[in-house]
Amino acid sequence: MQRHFSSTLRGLKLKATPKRLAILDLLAREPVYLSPEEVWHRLKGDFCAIGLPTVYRNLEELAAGEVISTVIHPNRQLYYFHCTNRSHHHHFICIACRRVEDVEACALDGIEREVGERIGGRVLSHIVQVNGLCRECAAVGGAGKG
Amino acid sequence: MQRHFSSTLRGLKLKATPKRLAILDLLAREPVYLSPEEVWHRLKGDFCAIGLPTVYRNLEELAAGEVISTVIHPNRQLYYFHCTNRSHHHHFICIACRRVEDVEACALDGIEREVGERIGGRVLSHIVQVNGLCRECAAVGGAGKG
DNA sequence: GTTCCTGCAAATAATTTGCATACCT
DNA sequence: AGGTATGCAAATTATTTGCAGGAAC
Repeated sequence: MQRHFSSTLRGLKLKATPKRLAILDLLAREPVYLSPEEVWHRLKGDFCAIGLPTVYRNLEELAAGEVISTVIHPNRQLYYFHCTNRSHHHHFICIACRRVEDVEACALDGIEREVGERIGGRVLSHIVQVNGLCRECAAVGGAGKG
Repeated sequence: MQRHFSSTLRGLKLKATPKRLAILDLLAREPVYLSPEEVWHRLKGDFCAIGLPTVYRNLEELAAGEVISTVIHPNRQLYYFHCTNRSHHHHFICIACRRVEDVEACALDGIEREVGERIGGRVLSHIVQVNGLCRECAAVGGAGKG
């Protein structure tokens, strides 16, 4: 596991530090998504100490490298989790137990049906947001910050 | 316009105060999504003064009443805009010019094609997140806070 | 007349940053 | 050795809250 993570980190040019591996390991073992502060709390108990800024920095880097995934919760807090599915897919998140389930279907029309049939849960809401550049901006070629 | 908004507000049991109507009017006239602080700045110039908390409160209420829509920007700030399309659809947001375009198609597979053909822009990323209750939690019937 | 709305100022809460030290490779 | 990573403390920034006075219905 650690070896596997180490090679993944090497690919991202990130050093395999104990803290970083601990964060990855925690997320890989947790079946639910966690907030930065929660990750921090768990690790503080595990071994020595880890700073909250370190947790923030690492989570952001790992998410940027697509080693871990993010959840934009309706409460607007950002959560992180580890997902092993490397193929294109989407996620169903439970706002009660925080578990994440892969939604293989890409057709939104089918999402509610799939959730009902395969996952057995209930859809309360979904976010579908396509980010990009409109015709004019794509033509100019920029991606100026919002 | 004002009359139209007034009836809408009545339906939501919200009083048609000048500030509230001004916020609605601003969003209806603006072709782009705005942050709470931006709404505040614009209105401060328009007439007398308006408090930032008032803007936050009103935007939240209006969004809850589905009179206005929200954008979850990649920068994690929340933006608001007015959308007249009452049928089920999704949004394409431009992170450069902030314009919002309706995406009628629900099939995600078709979104990139549609954006290319109809809107002419470029998709940089999209968020697809289904929120709800998993099988177990739906069974219990709760929706405990995350 | 009541109930809801607003402003102000202050409180929260979540992130982020600077910088000296310690650690991977 | 050399470049990162980390911790701490403090700074930022967005957002929320309490409460008294004012306005809409």
